[in-house]
Amino acid sequence: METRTNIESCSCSVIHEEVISKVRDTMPDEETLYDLAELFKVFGDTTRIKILCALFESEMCVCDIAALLDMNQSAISHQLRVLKQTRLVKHRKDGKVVYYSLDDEHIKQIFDQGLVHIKEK
Amino acid sequence: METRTNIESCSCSVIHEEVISKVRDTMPDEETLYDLAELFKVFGDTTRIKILCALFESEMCVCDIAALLDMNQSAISHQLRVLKQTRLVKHRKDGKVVYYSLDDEHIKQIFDQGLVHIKEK
DNA sequence: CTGTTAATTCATCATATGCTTATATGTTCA
DNA sequence: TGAACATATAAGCATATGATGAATTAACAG
Repeated sequence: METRTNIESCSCSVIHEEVISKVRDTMPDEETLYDLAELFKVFGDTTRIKILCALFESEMCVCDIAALLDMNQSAISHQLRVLKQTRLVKHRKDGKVVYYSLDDEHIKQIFDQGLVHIKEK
Repeated sequence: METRTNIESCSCSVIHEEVISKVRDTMPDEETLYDLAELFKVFGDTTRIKILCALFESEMCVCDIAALLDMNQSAISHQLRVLKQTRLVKHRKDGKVVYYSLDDEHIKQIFDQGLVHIKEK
């Protein structure tokens, strides 16, 4: 017979107390979970993914990206701001031109892991 | 002097034609980009992340997860549906109880890569 | 069959998101 | 200075999303 859980609101439960403790111990704190969700949210939009794909190859100015993706400059600027806030891209200014580039080596790895998942299914 | 790009709408561009070609060649097709965005969108919510964290430890029934996360069962069921559609979780039915578990070995890797990113900054 | 429990589905609401247009800021150069 | 250009920002709109409560389906026990 299974040991009953301490989750009172659930009478069908068969999970053990040790599993409950383990989950509670390994679950990141609220702030980390929030940041993690924010990070993945950023990857959850095709426009931003396209921008990252472009920046995988080279740094680019805003209008280069806009032209390459065939989107207007405002929309790109808007999304670059999101990417900047999540520290996925960085920028340098040269006169009136702002060049954006990747700010993290893990980006491509996260991206590639995602690709592996969808390609397998 | 830099070779000028073929992106006409942009007069400040300094990126080379070969970069443009490379981006266009390596950029996944629209459908893949869409699926990829959908996948990451799923990770972009703390409730779903918590569910995945719970399932990292053990398979669980819906009410176990609900009790563990202190949320109502309808909300959990709703999110499990999303996770099921993206094939991140699978389920088996035993009588009236439905047990959910992870359906992909990459999930934890994607999750951990995300953690590395936010921990470093 | 009836009542109970587990899970799902539906309708609704509040909030968040992404894009557009218009405007503002900032830089260069004639 | 002021015109042209690059970028950023603001306001507004349509759509998407997540949670809730109520209703529904399904399995089982008496």
